[in-house]
Amino acid sequence: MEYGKKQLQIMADAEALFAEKGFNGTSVREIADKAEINIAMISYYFGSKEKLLEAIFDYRGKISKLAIEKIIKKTGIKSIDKIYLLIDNYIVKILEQQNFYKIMSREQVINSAGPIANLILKMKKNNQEAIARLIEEGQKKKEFKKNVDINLMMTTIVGTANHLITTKHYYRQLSKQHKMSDAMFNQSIQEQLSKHLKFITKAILTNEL
Amino acid sequence: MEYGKKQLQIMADAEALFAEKGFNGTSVREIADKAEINIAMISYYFGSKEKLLEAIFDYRGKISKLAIEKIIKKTGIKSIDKIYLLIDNYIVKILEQQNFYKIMSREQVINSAGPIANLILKMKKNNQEAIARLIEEGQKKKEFKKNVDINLMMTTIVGTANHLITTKHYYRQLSKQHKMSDAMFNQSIQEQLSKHLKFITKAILTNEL
DNA sequence: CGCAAAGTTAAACAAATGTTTAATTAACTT
DNA sequence: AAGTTAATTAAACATTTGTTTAACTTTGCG
Repeated sequence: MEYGKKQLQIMADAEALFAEKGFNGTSVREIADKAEINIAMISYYFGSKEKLLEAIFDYRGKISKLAIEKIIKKTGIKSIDKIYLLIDNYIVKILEQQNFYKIMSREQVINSAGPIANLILKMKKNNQEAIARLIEEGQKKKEFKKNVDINLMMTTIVGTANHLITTKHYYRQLSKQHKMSDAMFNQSIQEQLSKHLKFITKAILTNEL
Repeated sequence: MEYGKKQLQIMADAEALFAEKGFNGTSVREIADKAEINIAMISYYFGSKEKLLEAIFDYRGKISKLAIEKIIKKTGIKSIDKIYLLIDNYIVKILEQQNFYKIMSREQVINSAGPIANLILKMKKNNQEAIARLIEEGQKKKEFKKNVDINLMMTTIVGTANHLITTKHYYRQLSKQHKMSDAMFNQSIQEQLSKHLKFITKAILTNEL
């Protein structure tokens, strides 16, 4: 599916509202107000509120797949450095698209069936399989140790990053960084989180610190 | 506040529904149906749907505080082993109260202000301060290294555990454990997660693996 | 221009929402 | 047992919900 300028604007405004107040906590009238359109336009373009959410997932899902493949295919680079690139790629993505990741981390709790759950599962499967291949590659080169629980490792990477951005307001208060500007805080998070996740990942994959 | 038998039943049923369908996705009529009471009883006992959620948070919040204090105060035990006890305590708690933790991990994304956000922040602050003291104790005994980012460490512990239980259905499919019974799967998660988080925590706190 | 398709609008729709009312029943107290 | 408080009920309340309708304006094209 392709989206026109107006559709993308609606999707962006809806995304912001869904992130802030939840899918069920946001009414189509609020979306229409924010996007400065008539309520009927949402049904006209997307069919329904639910399908608008699906369109957002569809749109965001497509983007991420390419970046991962690109990194995996790189040659002349150590496996651990590929992992590092994937981590940094993920952190940048999650910081740039905080609203979408907030929605996803909320909706994946609720939707254990339905079209959105299927989209999420597909995304996860893709990522997982790519990383599994990468780790096997590292194991063959004896860079990584033999028994690695890929699922738990990814749960930690994704869980840490997700939890950080979904609870940013708590984190800021607890780490006494609430005087910082939002942009500076994001920058600071990016560096710290990158270092942190690379440290953990290295410990899990190799036997070094 | 104290809760009678009937109130507790309503809270338990509401908790299950909120976890499954979200706060805004659950109507008071559904709660009344599940708890086999009249709709008016919810307003009668709790004042409103919102205050029912607050009651759930209030009730669950009280329980957790005591257990932590108890572990912290233990003597004749290494600091790292106290951390291990706290981790196991947390894992057991999160597995026993999956519904509540699902609600919390969803609501803390939305509510950046409001009474529930304050309750969550208070819980987090308590835990954080207790663990900060524990880590300083370990640093004095030279068990732990000097520069430890407590915030990020806790983000990883909480984020990993949260992400695991909120996305259990995906995890089961991806790790090919969907043939297991639910009880067995929980048991299996508990052991794996405990080992995993202890490994990470040790790496962060000490310089050993 | 003329006309068909796409875009946009205000209004109306039924259904669902959280909360309250007023009446009735149950439980407890003296 | 009488009287008082607490518990429970069905019905009604006003809003809000997502979606649709039918009329209109704008746009693009031959």
